[in-house]
Amino acid sequence: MNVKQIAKLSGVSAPTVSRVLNNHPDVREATRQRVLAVMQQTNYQPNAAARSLAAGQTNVLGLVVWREPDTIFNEAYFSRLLLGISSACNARDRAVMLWLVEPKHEQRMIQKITAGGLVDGVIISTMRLADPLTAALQASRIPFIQIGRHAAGVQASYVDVENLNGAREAVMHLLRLGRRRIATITGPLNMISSLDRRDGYLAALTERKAPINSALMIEGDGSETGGYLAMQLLLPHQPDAVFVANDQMALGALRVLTEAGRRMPEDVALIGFDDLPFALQTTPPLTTVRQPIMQAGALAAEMLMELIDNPASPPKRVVLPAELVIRHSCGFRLQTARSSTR
Amino acid sequence: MNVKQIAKLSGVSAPTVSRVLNNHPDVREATRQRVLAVMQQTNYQPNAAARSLAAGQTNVLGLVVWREPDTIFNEAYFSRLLLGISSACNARDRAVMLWLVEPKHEQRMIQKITAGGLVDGVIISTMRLADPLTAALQASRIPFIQIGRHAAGVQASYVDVENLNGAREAVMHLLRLGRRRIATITGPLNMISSLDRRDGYLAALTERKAPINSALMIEGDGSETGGYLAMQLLLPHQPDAVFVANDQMALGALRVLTEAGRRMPEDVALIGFDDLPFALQTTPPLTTVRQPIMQAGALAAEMLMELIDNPASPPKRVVLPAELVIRHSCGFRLQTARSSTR
DNA sequence: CTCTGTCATTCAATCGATTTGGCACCACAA
DNA sequence: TTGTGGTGCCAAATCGATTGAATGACAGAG
Repeated sequence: MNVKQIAKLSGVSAPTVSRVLNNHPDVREATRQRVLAVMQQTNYQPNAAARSLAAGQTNVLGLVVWREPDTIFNEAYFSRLLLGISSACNARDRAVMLWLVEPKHEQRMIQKITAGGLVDGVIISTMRLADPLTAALQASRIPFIQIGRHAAGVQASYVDVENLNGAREAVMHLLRLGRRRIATITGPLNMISSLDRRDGYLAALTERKAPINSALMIEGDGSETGGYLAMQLLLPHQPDAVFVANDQMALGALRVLTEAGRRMPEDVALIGFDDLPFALQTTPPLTTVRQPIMQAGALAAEMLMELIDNPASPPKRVVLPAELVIRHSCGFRLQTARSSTR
Repeated sequence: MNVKQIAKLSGVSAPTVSRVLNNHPDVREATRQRVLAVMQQTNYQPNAAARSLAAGQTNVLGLVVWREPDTIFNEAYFSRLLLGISSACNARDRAVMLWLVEPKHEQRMIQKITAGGLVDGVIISTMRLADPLTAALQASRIPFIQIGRHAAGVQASYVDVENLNGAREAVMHLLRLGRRRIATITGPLNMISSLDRRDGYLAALTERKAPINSALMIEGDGSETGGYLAMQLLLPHQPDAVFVANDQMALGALRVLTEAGRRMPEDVALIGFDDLPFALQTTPPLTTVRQPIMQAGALAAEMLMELIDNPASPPKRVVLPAELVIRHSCGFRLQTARSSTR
């Protein structure tokens, strides 16, 4: 079933059918209704490939996510990002093409993605500092939006969350509670978000004129095991609080502290980052910084669609606020337990 | 840059370029090298839309996931399924198109998905008993594979995990440990997997000639809150063990038991299903049934590609084994804690 | 009755690849 | 030299839609 047959059945020509499909104004109402009726009856759906070819638009958005080989793929983050993107696309009748890029296929995939005819634009969620795909996309003419800010000077749009400020708030909170030896377990420092969170930690200390002790700063790999290992290294230095750059690692750190018989929050206060679902279930419940990932995804998709419709528009940078969610692990006694549940 | 230009630059015709692209044998080696060289130099990538149109193949697989409005979207399950599918597709150079179907867009999306030219085939992960998409796909000529078995009698391929047997094993384990009043919190009973797990529970009791008490069976909605509510209803009936149909709900049940001051596993033994990451982190660590979701995803993708290459092949049904992972919540003392970590 | 302008519709070209049928060429045997 | 078979390549048609230019119908003005 194709336009020609629909045209014949409804007594018009193929281009008229096409006009009906695309809501062009130059079709008499009666004709439009007639054609629509035939399409209903025959259950006609236009061929997507032919449409893409002729119109030069696929109505598909790409999502590229870096999938590290060794570090654990961050499921919770990824799912929510995807939910946000998907909602926005569903609402505007776009499809989503997904690439989880494995290093061994990197080059081939970059070629595919930047080649024409597959997608109209791309959202990339790769937080590496120097990303070959970002470079490739800039070289090509494909519109793209990045999740997470990129190095300064790059002329491209992104959606980010306030990593620095979120971390700063968390550490400020610990300082206000009277903690003095505040340690941090950072994320992998080749990721911009890790750097930002570390800088937030430093900013809070500096702001309150607290001493900065490099022995209290350890780089983790982002995984639970990484947090476990890092916390073991920190333990001898007797921190009375730890700001961990993500919840996954906080879980590992928490295990070390429990096994070492440290009481939380009395002996050591703990704060994570991300507010993953399990943060509510740990013992004690984990204080953490919540980032609006789903919202970021939806926003990125909308920005991308706008950029596709209007490729000449200048780069936009949006930074969404992060929110400190106070639970018991930081040593702050809440009036009611309810206030920290979701 | 298109085939014609490449053809001109390398002194051949467009069809020859096409042959080189598609590894047809009827091209002299020297010619092939010459064309390949030109493609390298010009950094040529064939247009995907044109290719799809001409060849009638998109090299894209669709993944359709039902996204319920109220129940919580199962992130861990979904992510792993996707990782499996993605790996298999990357390996064979296919792209993945993703639809997270919201009820309000259901009809429109079904039309899009079954329309031609977008994907070569579809994997659907919807465990509802009667699914409109399954029906629509069967009516259309699009090859598809279902994740999770469908009602008997339907002529279609699927990949499933041993829900019944996994549940049966879990309950058998509880019986062997001497538990007598074993309750269950089932998943939503409009999902086949929930029915299978419930039947596994019943099978174990029947097999051991243990009494079946309908007061000890409660239907949950699959979410943590659902588990919490269900466990509250069960508590007055004094179960000495609970088999919960998924880890999410087990988490809720665990919270009720903790709040009620029940000791685990001494007073009540608990077993979940899925082996989500957090199962290792609960207090006590959760005994659960692990399902090979990632493997199921990869397998489904491979089966789908095979089905696309050979549409006439008969339906295949594959059921992957589930594995009981014993931790402390079921009351079984392990020799070493290590053996239950991953 | 002719001319002009508007609006709806059709014609023909186009998008960029694949596919089919056939031609030219070569090697080899008769 | 002629016939035969196979290889390597090309011209033209095809896939199913969109797009801009051209055409037709029709109404109102002169």
